[in-house]
Amino acid sequence: MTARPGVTPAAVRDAALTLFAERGYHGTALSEVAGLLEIRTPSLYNHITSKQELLAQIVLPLSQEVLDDLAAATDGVEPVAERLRAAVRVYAHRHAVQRREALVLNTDVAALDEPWRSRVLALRRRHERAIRDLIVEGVEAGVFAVDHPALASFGILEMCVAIARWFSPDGPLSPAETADAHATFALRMVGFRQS
Amino acid sequence: MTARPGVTPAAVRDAALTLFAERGYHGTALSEVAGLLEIRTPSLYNHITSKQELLAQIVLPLSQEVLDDLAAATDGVEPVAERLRAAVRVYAHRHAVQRREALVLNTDVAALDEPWRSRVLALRRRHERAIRDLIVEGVEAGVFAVDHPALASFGILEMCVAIARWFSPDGPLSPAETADAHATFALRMVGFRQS
DNA sequence: CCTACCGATCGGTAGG
DNA sequence: CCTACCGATCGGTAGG
Repeated sequence: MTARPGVTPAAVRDAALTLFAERGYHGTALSEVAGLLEIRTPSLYNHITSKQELLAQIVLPLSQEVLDDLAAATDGVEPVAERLRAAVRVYAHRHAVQRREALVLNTDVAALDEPWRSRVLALRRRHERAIRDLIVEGVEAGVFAVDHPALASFGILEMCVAIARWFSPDGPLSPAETADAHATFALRMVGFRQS
Repeated sequence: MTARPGVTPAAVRDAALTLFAERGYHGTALSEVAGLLEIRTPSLYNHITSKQELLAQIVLPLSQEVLDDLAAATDGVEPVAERLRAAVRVYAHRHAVQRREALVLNTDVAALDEPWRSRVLALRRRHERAIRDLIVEGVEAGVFAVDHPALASFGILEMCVAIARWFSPDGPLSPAETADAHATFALRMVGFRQS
């Protein structure tokens, strides 16, 4: 009893997010999560069912949102170069804005138990595949020139993921400017030439 | 006594490298490292002094080698575009060839105690700075065109780091081909135009 | 190289 | 929300 008003499942996830992003899942003790919320460890279990499910609840919705983002940003956009630009922009932007989430998603998938891990990896593969298909489409249309579309999609996605590692809201660039710069990098990487 | 001939400090580091790369430092128990070598946990201490020092001995030499690689590959190379190409090629190549090492270096720096962590981060910053300086030099020489050299260097380096995550020696591309492809990506990203 | 064992800490439960 | 407590496991030491 005597539940604290500020302590909710969402608040627990937020505290865990901060610590997982800093030290990793295995490097974070639930006692530290509790400490951040100024409660005792067992009280966490009023809001979560296990440490694993806490990680899953952070990482799974996010994986789905990345795919939703992609569809929303690219649906109906033409030509294919603008579709790739939009796809990279929205992905890069998310990594500048949700840095903790992105770090946990990319560092701690390995710590996630089955069947969650397989779900996350499947969603990620679908995203990568969608980007690769855009590149292949551009090559076939004659507007891109890439020897290895898979390498290009890996490279593009990973440089976006990296944004979460170095971006600072106090830095000189806004998330939107950072996203635009990465979209430009992506179009250059795939050899885009105005037709 | 009764030391096993195959079990040496280097063999312990190699076993730890495999497990750290798969599950991370905090996700790996020394009992698992011992298990891989088919010895008991306390026997490890004939070859190591602590788990932390084991991580440090993996990660510190590697950080230094990355800088040595860079110097060896770029010294005296002209013009600046070829110097950047050589720098990216050697960095990418290492991430295809030493995947475990690269994964541990990039995932588990956070798990490294001071003063080692600061040493590793300082070496990494020097490497990034050297790449960035190459980009700036190319821009000033009029052969590159980039709005944000720092973003370009981050993007280039991180897409190389990512190679360690997806490269397979059984895949269609050799380390050298992969390295060449990434060098091409890098030159495209910085807007290289033949003069 | 081993067995035996240490204190500390982990995630989680009981019970209120 | 708490205190009290659980078994398991951690990194590491003693001593041979």
